[in-house]
Amino acid sequence: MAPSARFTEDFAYEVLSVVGEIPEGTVATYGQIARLIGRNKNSRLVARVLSHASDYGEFPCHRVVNHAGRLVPGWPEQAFLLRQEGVELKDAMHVDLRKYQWEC
DNA sequence: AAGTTGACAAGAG
DNA sequence: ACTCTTGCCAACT
Repeated sequence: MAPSARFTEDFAYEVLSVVGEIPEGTVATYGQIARLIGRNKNSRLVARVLSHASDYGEFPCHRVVNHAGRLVPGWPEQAFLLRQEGVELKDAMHVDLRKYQWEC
């Protein structure tokens, strides 16, 4: 049980549920996830859930990037993980969304 | 209580 | 592609 339910367990559960559906070799954007769960204005909250995802369990949070395809600032390891799954990187900090963005 | 910060998005220049 | 501004919402100070 959460020490003090961050935003509402529902929101966190919805986000993590979607993240868990992202197939290997693909990535999703915060805005995309936010829309899938019906909260397209809450894209920032999606990011916050992922940053605390470890508190809820283990999820492929490395498959989530921002709208520009840029990887998480402050987490260089993410590029390595994506590369292992077959995601081609444009730079050390960007993925090729036009090829690897997850479609629902 | 109020202002700032942040793994963001979208529009404008 | 980049920076600046606006909107959004919870956590932090």
